[in-house]
Amino acid sequence: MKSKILKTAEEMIRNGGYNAFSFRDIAAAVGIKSASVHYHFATKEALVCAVVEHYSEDFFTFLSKQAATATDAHSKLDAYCKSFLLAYTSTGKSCLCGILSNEVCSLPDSVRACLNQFVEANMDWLMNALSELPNIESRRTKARLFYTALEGAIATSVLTNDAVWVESVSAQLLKDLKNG
Amino acid sequence: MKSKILKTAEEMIRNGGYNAFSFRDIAAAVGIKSASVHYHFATKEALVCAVVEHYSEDFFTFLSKQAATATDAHSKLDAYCKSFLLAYTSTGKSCLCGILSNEVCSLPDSVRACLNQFVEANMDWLMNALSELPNIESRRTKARLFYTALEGAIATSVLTNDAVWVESVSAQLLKDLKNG
DNA sequence: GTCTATAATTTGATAGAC
DNA sequence: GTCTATCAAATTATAGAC
Repeated sequence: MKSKILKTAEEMIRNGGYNAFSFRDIAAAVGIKSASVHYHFATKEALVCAVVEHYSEDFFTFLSKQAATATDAHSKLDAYCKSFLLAYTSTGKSCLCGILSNEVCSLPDSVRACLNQFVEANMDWLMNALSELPNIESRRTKARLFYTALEGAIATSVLTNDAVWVESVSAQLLKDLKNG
Repeated sequence: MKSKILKTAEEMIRNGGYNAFSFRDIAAAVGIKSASVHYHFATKEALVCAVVEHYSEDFFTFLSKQAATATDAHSKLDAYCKSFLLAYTSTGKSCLCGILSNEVCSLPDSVRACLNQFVEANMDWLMNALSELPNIESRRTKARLFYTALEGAIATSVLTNDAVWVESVSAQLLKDLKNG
């Protein structure tokens, strides 16, 4: 039941953010009462932190599989782009952490901390994928571009209901990687 | 008073999105009662549409000034990047339309339409700035990358409380423009 | 244009039975 | 673990006086 709640909460947050769902919504969706949801997660803050952590784990597990056979930077980053594309196409929804990042000024500090960890984990993964580049500052800058562009692209794909944003941005990022 | 309400609503939405403010919040901030806010804007939906339209006008007015003396693509796009940077540094907040785009699945259709117009207006501006590039598909793809990357960057700058995301992404985008 | 008053609903959270 | 029942507060919105 706990994981069923997490899954449902993730879906609902990805539909409209922190304030777009209630404990009663979750309860109805999983077939229990809201008081029972509170048994599993004492507060909304705690629930959302757990959702972010769970989402992050899933994301990097999937990413590892996608990049399992990749040996060079280009194919690793191609796998990174494909992870964002599939995150969109499989649900029609945006990135959980992208959505919550945009609301951060009105979120509890604990959620902010979880989101920062997701960003750092993305940067670590990207920096590692780019390790064949000699200059560390150039690596960092390219990593930042990949992360922010794909976050922006998945949000715009949801808005316009068109995968072309993620697809097109991915293609351009990989092309610029070769040239630069 | 109407414009005072618009300004306050913009500020509050940029702090946490559609569901992170109430008519009472607005009323208290501008010094009237919530019923009086309803006199100016019948519904929350109408208020938010007006805020998006007002924000869009301001954004492009500012952008025009920034790019007034720019003659080539590179300097025009430099002005575009600087507009995002200033949108962040002057407020510490993200882009209004980036925030709302992320919540779009739970927003009224009329707001979605306003947001789509903002994206289209950005694409039009960028396509025009890139008009010296021969290939139209390549122009479109580059335009998409600039818009999405800066939207993602400003959100991440807010999350981490660090302008480096917008600055660094801007620099890389302009660098890749020269190379590709 | 702004007010008071209020309707109708929803929210996060708790107490206590089973 | 799940339930019923409930609380205190907040929400969008409206009616009608001034």
